[in-house]
Amino acid sequence: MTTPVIRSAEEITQLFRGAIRAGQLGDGERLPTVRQTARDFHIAQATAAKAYKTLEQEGLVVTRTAAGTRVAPGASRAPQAVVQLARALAESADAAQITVDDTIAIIRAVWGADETANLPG
Amino acid sequence: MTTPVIRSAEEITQLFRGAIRAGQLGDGERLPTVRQTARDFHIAQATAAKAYKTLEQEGLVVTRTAAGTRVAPGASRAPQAVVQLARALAESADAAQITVDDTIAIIRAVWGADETANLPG
DNA sequence: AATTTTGTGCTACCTTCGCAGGACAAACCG
DNA sequence: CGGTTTGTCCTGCGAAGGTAGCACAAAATT
Repeated sequence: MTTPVIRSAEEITQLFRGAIRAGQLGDGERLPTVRQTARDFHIAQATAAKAYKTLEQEGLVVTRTAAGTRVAPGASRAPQAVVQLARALAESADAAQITVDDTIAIIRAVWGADETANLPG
Repeated sequence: MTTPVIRSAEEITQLFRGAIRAGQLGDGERLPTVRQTARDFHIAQATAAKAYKTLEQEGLVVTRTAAGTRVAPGASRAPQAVVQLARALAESADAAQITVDDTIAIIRAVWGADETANLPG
């Protein structure tokens, strides 16, 4: 499974955002420290910090200096049905040897295929 | 539905890649010209060209000067089951007011949750 | 009260990448 | 054959964003 090395703040943001929306990180649960995340993903502290800041601005996370960063109480989770479907898709795609990136490309292509999505604006 | 303006070569690549894998673009079907794509998405020609080049390197597309770019015969499509699931997920998520980006974040979070995906390497 | 933890801020540097817009060669079409 | 289409290549430019490393303030911990 091609799990590319993460290097951008946006990717880190998305990683945690997904974990929270999917319910993998529950209310009040603590995230790794900025420094830890920086070490884990081999990125600069500033980059990890930027990601956390974005999450906070989105209301997904609450930050208190010296107390760390925790999932905001009442952070909006996706409906269970959506998470279930996501799981099913992930399994099916993985079994078919399709990479995460390709799966995502398919989602984008399929998203609102009858509507006016994807079309140039 | 927040359909952000596309500006990067990577995004363009992914757009066509998804369309091909999902079967929206069939074998031999012609893609817009580089110049046309550049105009459509308001990007530089070089950027559109770069995207097409990537697609060609992936074997998804065949390019012949002056004849344009076409979907490669036998370009690997995703199994119908995967596409169906992707469609179902897109519908479900959209109905639940979840954005494409969030849906994708969920997919990434859920992808190989029991395995060693997502974890820092 | 002293120390440690943790998020934040800063500077200077460097690489990546998109842009404009022109030029070119190959192959298509009439 | 001659004009046109189309992908490719080039230069110079600028913006965006990641990096390293250190300093700082506030709150937690002891």
